[in-house]
Amino acid sequence: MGITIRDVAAKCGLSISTVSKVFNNYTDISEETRTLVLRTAQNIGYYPSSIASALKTNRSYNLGVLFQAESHSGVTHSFFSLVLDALKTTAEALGYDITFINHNIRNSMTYLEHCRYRNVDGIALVCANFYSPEVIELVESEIPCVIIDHIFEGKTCILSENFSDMQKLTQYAIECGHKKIAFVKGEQTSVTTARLSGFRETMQKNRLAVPNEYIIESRYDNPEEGVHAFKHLATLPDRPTCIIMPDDNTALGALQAAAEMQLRVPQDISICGYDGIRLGQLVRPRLTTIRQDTRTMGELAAEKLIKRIERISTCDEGVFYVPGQLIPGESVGALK
Amino acid sequence: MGITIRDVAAKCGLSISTVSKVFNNYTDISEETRTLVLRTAQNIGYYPSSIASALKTNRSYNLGVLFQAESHSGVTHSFFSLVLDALKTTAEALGYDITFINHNIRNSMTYLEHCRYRNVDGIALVCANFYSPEVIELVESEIPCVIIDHIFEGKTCILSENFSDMQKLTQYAIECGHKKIAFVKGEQTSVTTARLSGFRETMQKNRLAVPNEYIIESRYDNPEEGVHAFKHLATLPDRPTCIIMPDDNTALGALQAAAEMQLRVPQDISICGYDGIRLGQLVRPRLTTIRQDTRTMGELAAEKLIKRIERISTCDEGVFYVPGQLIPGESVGALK
DNA sequence: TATGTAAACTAAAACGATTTCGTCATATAT
DNA sequence: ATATATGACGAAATCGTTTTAGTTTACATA
Repeated sequence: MGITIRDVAAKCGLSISTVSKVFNNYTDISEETRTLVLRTAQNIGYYPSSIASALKTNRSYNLGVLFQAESHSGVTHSFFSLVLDALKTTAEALGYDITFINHNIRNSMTYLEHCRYRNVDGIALVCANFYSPEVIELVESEIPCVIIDHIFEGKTCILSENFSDMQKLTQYAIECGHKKIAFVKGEQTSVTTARLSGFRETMQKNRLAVPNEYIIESRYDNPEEGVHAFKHLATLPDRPTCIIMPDDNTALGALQAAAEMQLRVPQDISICGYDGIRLGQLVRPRLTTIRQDTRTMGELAAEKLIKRIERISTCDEGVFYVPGQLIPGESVGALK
Repeated sequence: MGITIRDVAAKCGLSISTVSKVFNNYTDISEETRTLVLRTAQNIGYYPSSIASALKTNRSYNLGVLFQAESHSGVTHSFFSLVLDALKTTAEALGYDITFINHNIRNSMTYLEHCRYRNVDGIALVCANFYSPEVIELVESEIPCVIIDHIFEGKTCILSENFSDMQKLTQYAIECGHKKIAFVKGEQTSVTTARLSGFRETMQKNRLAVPNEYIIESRYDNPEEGVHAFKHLATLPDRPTCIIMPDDNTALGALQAAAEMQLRVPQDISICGYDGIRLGQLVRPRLTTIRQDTRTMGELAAEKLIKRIERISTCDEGVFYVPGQLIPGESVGALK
């Protein structure tokens, strides 16, 4: 079928060992031979097959990525997509391709089976249900892995500084004069818990009460849920003056709901987002939000994982926090 | 290292040939042996390695995907991401994984080299610069390929019905009473050309003039560009009453620009989008737009490509059009 | 001249599967 | 009883590389 190392060797009058060595940067090859081989390879369109090489070396230069966007939610999950993008770019620069891990393949294998099937060198959990047995089995396997936005005991984890970032955001709202601040939670995860703690602690530090009815449950990245949550809070007998939404997409929903209810933002009510998506700075009022450093998170994840795979250093385990940035925006301000 | 077919064979007291045959559904295996092998494999955690299998069969069950989102534009490219998602899901259901083709790997290989390196069975061009030599080289190689949203002579192509969809959209605007309609073009591609033709033809059919200054160039999926284009058109001495934007993201920019200019939509000016992204139906006024059937496009692409790879049928070449759907929305209406 | 050394190259055994022929019972047909 | 067919399994070559342990040649040294 294709052109193999054999063809190059034949054309050069060399053994396949020599050709292989050229492509693997062995030093016991003369400069002439090296250029000859490289040139001939180029000429006849040869490129070493990663498959054969992987079989021999047991290294696929492939990273498994678990990216369980609850598909077809329609909204491309802004935060995770951006992290994934950075991770992918960094991995590629280091010579690794990405394979999405799923259980759709063939006779529906498990995540771990899929990883073994594809011989991935490592796995990145970008967006997953960390409580499902299948994911746990994967994390606890012998395959090196890195986890984004969740803490797994003893594993390499990359997280936003959710706690202190939320402190910043809450403090900002308070400094804008708000005392009655509501908090809309996303799905129950360790991230949600960290953010809620940051919120609670800051409120307490400022001696501000948080009635139970000001903490409600909703979902991440679902504008419709944002509409819903906002309307619920805005029609409370004792309406909060500021609402912290789970993220920017829900905050956009909230903004919309406010408009429908003839409430001006921020004159009548303030709204905070989280994530720092682009669109949030395009709408009016611009969202007050925390911009998560998705780029750094993705890069870090790829680097740590690959270093572990290549055993370059041993200080790549543990939890790494990436700070976010407060974007003041315009959706939080003093009451009229 | 890992568990191989040898381990299963040993444990079962069978030859590796027999074990292999079980996994490949050969018929000359007794039912008892089959279940024995399967059960033992399960027990010791064996899964056949795609790498070894690929080396022997020359089939990687991997599809290369060219997805050249001009990265870091920030806006995840809604249309292409959704197509990609459908393509990926369909491919996975048929037993294929996805590998992104790029030239970042190692010593920067070309797209074609990357494909050979990974032994992909076929390639899908989802989002690419079709005029670059590298892409052309790829398309003209012997690897089966399918192209989305562009026509490549003699290749399998999947496109939206841009021409007639734009006719629908334009006709709708006209029926709302508009006579002065402007058209903002995205980057110059065959898709852009088809849409512009659909627009022009419909205008002509309705005996409506299109001044040159009503056709302007902009870019796809860039809200800021949308703001820019809108402001330009809205400050024209003879301002159009309706503006057709390249897509929903730019239309959202236009909506924002209108608000800034104190123009009510659609009372003062009408705006059309294209794509049918979710957010477009969440903002007020809801966008009048064409919803492209990304799901069908992605599915079709995967199916056609895989059928070609597996040589199931021969009628998978040529151009396939997928109709879009007019979403009336609220951003187009009669003038005040 | 004999010996040691270094540079440049090669032979051949893997890696983990697939697949083509065989082989060897046993069952059926003649 | 002999020939043939069938069912169930195995031997071994092979896919395209990598890598170890040579081999060969040239040259320097004793």
